[in-house]
Amino acid sequence: MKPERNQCLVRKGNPGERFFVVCLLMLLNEKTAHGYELAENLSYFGFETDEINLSTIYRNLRKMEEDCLVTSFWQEGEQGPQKRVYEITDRGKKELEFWTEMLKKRKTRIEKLLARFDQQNTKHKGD
Amino acid sequence: MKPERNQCLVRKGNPGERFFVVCLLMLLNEKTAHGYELAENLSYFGFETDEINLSTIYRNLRKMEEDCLVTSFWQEGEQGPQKRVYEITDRGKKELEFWTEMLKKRKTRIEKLLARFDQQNTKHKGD
DNA sequence: GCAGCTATATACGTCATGCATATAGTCTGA
DNA sequence: TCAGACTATATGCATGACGTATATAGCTGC
Repeated sequence: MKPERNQCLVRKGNPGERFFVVCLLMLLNEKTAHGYELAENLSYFGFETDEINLSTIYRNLRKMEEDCLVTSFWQEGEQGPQKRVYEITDRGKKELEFWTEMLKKRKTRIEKLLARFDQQNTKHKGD
Repeated sequence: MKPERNQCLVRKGNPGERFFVVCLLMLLNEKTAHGYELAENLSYFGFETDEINLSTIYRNLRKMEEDCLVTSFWQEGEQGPQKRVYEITDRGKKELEFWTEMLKKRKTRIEKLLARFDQQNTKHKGD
């Protein structure tokens, strides 16, 4: 028995759906930053504070480094706990361009679906 | 070693990102249909023929039935192999409404990201 | 009979996620 | 000074979604 069954709606899926990875790349395209900072800045794109897990963000940043989209180094001479600072690479910039093109397509798809949904509703009203 | 590493770009993620599930629900909101038919009609939303796997579609349809978003029955008196025909439920219709609202938010997020990306590029040109 | 198409389904391995937990430094207040 | 809250990063574990391959079954054309 799944407890959500009665309340409502939907199996969660991936709430961020990897869109947030592009957001990270976007933020890093403006300036270097560390994980915690990036997490906070995701709110700009409309993400709720706890919508994307911190561990997910850290894990994805390390993977992006594996894939040579970013490089990282420990920030020196700073107060507080150590910060791993990330910097976007040329490869990362190309990746970002690629993703923005993908997002344009995705936007088109969403618009098509929303338009069709509106059509369905206006038809129903016409009955 | 991952072979794609040199060619280019990106870890795949979920190419459809569960958006296609909403598309299925949308199509079923217009009329009953079987899986294979739905797969073909996904092209309307811009999906390439093999972008979403048939097995993924069938699996998701069964899950949607589990979640009471659709019901299914075997179509009788038809030529060819048996067809499992799906019909949307009231719960499925509510679900669809919920998802269209989510998609509006998602669209906003994408637009925000694209706008910011354009800003970055125009700034670079101004240097 | 056999290849190719329609149509549905499942086993298997992989990958991404959320939750819980671990760590370590800093700062505030009792 | 000692506990608790906050910053900051990281990993183990269970779950869930996916693609590939494979299985099935009926129909069509050669």
